[in-house]
Amino acid sequence: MDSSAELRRSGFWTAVVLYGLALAALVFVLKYIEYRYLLRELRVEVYIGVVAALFTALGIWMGSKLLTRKEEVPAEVPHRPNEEALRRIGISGRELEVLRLMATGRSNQEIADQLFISLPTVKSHTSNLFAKLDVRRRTEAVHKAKSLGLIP
Amino acid sequence: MDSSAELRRSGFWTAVVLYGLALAALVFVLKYIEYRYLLRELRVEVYIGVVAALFTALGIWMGSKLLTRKEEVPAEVPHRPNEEALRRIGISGRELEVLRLMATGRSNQEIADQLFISLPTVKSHTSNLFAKLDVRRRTEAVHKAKSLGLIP
DNA sequence: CGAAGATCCATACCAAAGGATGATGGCGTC
DNA sequence: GACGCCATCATCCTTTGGTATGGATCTTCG
Repeated sequence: MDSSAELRRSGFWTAVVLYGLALAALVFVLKYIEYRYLLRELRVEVYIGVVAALFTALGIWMGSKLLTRKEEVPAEVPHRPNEEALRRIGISGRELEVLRLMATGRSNQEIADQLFISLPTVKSHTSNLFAKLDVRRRTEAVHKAKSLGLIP
Repeated sequence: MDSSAELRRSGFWTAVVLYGLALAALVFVLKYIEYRYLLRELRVEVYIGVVAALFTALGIWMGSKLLTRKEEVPAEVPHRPNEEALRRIGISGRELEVLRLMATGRSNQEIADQLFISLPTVKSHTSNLFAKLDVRRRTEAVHKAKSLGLIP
């Protein structure tokens, strides 16, 4: 789909091919320098230094390309509601719906309208929610629910 | 304190020294091979290949060491409150304090106690806050403030 | 079937939040 | 000094939130 996904699949062999080309190009360049300046040969230390510097940079670049991709993937997950905590606390499906709407700043009346239930019912759900979360205010409930990973 | 903090401070020069030593060692080894096997000199392609492979690996290792450290540091930052949005909306310092406590689920009375001011003063701040954020409830204010990056 | 839990609704009461308005004092700027 | 902004506090009033209590289905599970 996007370029990052494609890089993750074909990135390795692309890197290998680029490496081969880079190596060939480097050999060509150095040989050309020898010929051009009529040098019998460059000192071996020069070769090592140049190649080491170039391929260290290339290694760092390639390493960052290949390693950081893998760590970014799990960050794209929309949200995993932390089922474990959800069941441990005993929050029901309807209560979670109310909790989510509460977290976006909806009033009890708005929640009632949106879920097609009455205001007393919403109050009932919120009260049960507060008891289960061991809080006394909706702002506190939202804060705690977020810290527990119950809601995004 | 820990080894990662120390690496962040002295890691660079340590790496430079190790690099120099590695380079010297490599030169020595290659020269020794030339002498030992009575070779006039090894082909330049061999030099390049060996050095490239070694220093690519070294580059990847060093890159991962140095780069991942740097990316973890900004994650430790407490929070950068998005000064731009803060000034654009015109939220004052005291209002931001109230907003932060509000986001953790504190009641107006608790905020008043914590900031050593009266309840009416807190209400005044919250009212001004709601007007500036264009909301009508504290839960809505917290939600909007979070989405704007005003609070963590 | 009977118990348990989820969902739904209602009434009544008290606490908290929110809106409106006004007032005081400090601080920096034009 | 007049003006604007911030911070502080107050009073009155309305709305919303939260607790308590109780009742009605419906499903699930032993």
